[in-house]
Amino acid sequence: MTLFEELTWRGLLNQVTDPELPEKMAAGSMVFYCGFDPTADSLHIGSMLPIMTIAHMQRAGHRPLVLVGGGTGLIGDPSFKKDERSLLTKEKVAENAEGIRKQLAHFLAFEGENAARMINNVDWLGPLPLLDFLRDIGKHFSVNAMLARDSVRMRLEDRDQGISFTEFTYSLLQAYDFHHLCEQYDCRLQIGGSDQWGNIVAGIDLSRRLLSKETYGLTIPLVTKSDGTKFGKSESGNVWLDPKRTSSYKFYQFWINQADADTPKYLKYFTFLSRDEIEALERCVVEEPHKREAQRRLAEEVTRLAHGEEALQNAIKASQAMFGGDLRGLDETTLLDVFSEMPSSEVSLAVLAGDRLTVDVLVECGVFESKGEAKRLIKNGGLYVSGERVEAEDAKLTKAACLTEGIAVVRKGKKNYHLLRFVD
RNA sequence: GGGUCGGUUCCGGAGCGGUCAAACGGGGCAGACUGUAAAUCUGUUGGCUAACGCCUUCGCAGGUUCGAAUCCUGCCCGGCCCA
Repeated sequence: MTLFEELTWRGLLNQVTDPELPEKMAAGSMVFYCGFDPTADSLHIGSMLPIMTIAHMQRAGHRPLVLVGGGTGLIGDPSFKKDERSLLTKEKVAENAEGIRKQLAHFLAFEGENAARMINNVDWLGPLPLLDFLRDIGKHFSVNAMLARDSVRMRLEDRDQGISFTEFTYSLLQAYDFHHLCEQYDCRLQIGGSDQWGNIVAGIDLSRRLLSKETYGLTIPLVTKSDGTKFGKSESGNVWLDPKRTSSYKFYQFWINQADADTPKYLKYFTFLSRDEIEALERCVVEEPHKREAQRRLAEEVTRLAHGEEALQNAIKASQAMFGGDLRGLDETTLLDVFSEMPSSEVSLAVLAGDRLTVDVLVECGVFESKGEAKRLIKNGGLYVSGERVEAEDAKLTKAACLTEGIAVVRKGKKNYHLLRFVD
């Protein structure tokens, strides 16, 4: 399978600026680039699609330049955004760029024949003199054309928000990046999300004008969900790649919970499994959906890729303990291990004397916001302490609540756990 | 600057002197059913209380009234129209 057959089959192609790109890329190794915004010190799973695309290209023999937008990050990309971006400090952007650099190393080869290379556009945008920029670069852009773009029109039409000159300039900076990389590294291709089309095309135009070089662009589709809700959010918010922000357990759970209708698509997007393997898993979804083999495999592959084998094994172990079976069978070491990623609180041993309401104690240690909330959950039958459903709103907390000497596990609803450790 | 309409609980959006913690829809949470899925159905969705009830909420500040989200005054913010 050629690179483009592969990308097409996986659904990673949205738009290409030139139908001849596949031929050009088949002819030999090409340098290409993709940018990431340093808006946080971690990427979230939305960025995984570009990352996977880069990886496929690298495997096909092309050389990735991974650009961290340390310079453009100071400005903020207005494309299809509703609000004016709030500006980050230079220090924050530098810090975030470093975090992202580390994460990408999980997915891409930074050594070897077509090693990926990290670059930061603050290195060339930073020293750029304003007057030179306006004369040499700005002259090539038509404001009329820029105003016509869909990606900025939204902001122009919204009188509430409007768009500042700063953000309006963003597109020129990204175009300048492409031109710069083309000049410095002979970079011929830029890839990005479908929202980047306008910025990419601007860079292609600029490279042609200033360098008379032919360059290309390729965009990747937006990840959609079958029920129409936004991809990449879980109950607890964004799903990040950094295990410090989204634990391996939660990460694994996010993937294993995907709907049947979406899972085959995600296997293609987010794993390197072969076509045969994915098609076999696709059949599993149809023929024996209750086994959830495809979801399981998806969760395994992606967790291993993003967090590593050890983290994956822990996530699996924790998941089995929580959804598989009997918490009572576990010893204290295993319990603490399995629940290491769950929120936990320390409580005085004295509360187990039997004269305190379960509800009160749980509010005190932050499991619930208010007593009303806790009671509501009990009424609905959704509160469990160490595997036992709490039946009465006025239930008291006793030693029986403990799984082992000093540990109790509180479960809110189906999937939310909280560990209580009793200490003197 | 003038006119006019509006700012309500997470969001949208009713209410227009007491019966309003505030209709309805969405979202959230939970339960049932399942497969840790989807769809569906049910419950719940300001705080405290075992409960009667009490407290805080309807842009902000005052006022009228036994009583205001609802009326009046001023201020702030937004839509539309005119200059």
